[in-house]
Amino acid sequence: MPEGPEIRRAADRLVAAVVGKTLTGVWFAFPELKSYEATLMGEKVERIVTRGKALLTWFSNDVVMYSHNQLYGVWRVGKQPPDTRRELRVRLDTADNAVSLYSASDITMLTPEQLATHPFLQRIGPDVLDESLTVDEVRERLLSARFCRRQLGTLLLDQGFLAGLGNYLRVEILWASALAPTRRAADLSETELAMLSRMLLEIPRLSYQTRGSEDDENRHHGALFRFHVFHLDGKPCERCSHPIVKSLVASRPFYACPHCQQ
DNA sequence: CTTTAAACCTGCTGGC
DNA sequence: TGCCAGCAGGTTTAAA
Repeated sequence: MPEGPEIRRAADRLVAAVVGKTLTGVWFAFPELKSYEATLMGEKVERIVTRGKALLTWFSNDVVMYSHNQLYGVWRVGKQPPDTRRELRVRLDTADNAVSLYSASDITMLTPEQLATHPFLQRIGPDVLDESLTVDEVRERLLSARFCRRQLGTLLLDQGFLAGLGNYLRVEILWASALAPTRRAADLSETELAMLSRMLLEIPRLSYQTRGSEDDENRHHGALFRFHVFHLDGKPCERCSHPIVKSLVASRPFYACPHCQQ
């Protein structure tokens, strides 16, 4: 159940566990990846990075593993026995540790050339967790001809606009910005535009830093990051106390305060 | 060009 | 208890 912040935190755990180490065991579930078990055995894990919700693992022989967790993929760290409730898809062992990817269906091995022309990676916009991305750049992107006419509710799910946003982030960003999902960047006031641009970066970064969506304690008890509307239909809005309403926007669950998100 | 709908994917929940 | 439909924090494709 991953959006950009969850994937980035998974990558952080993988880096600490296996980067710089030599592979002593390699296992893939998909038949088309089986040959890479021999290819990668004895190689080093060079680096692991995220691009939006995609995770890239570089090996010392220039092979790159692309993995996307979609809704259900999950990374586990440690030499534990396999979780029998989920399907093991990838397992990488080092002398002292191991990482396992469960349930993910989108796993491919790439050459550096294939990486450069990857259909998904080539198309996605700037990563909201990229520290060099500024609020001003986001504001300009919102106002660009390509995006300024799109409804915000669908735009914020489009990885071509900004990579790493997902359903809980779009819901929380639009509530924090007090905007209805039918609004368009071209029609926003300067004040609304400034707030939205800021929240598009601030909320994902706060979630990344505070384990937002993975930690129920944080989420519901006043820690740095918690949901204000996501999964909170029927509860009073914190700004105006009108009830939060659940609906569908772009065929995905949406939560908002119809009173203060106009 | 923009939006919507359906399909694909896997695991979990709730209702009968 | 068991099974199935529907749902979910995602993406792609086709169609409207």
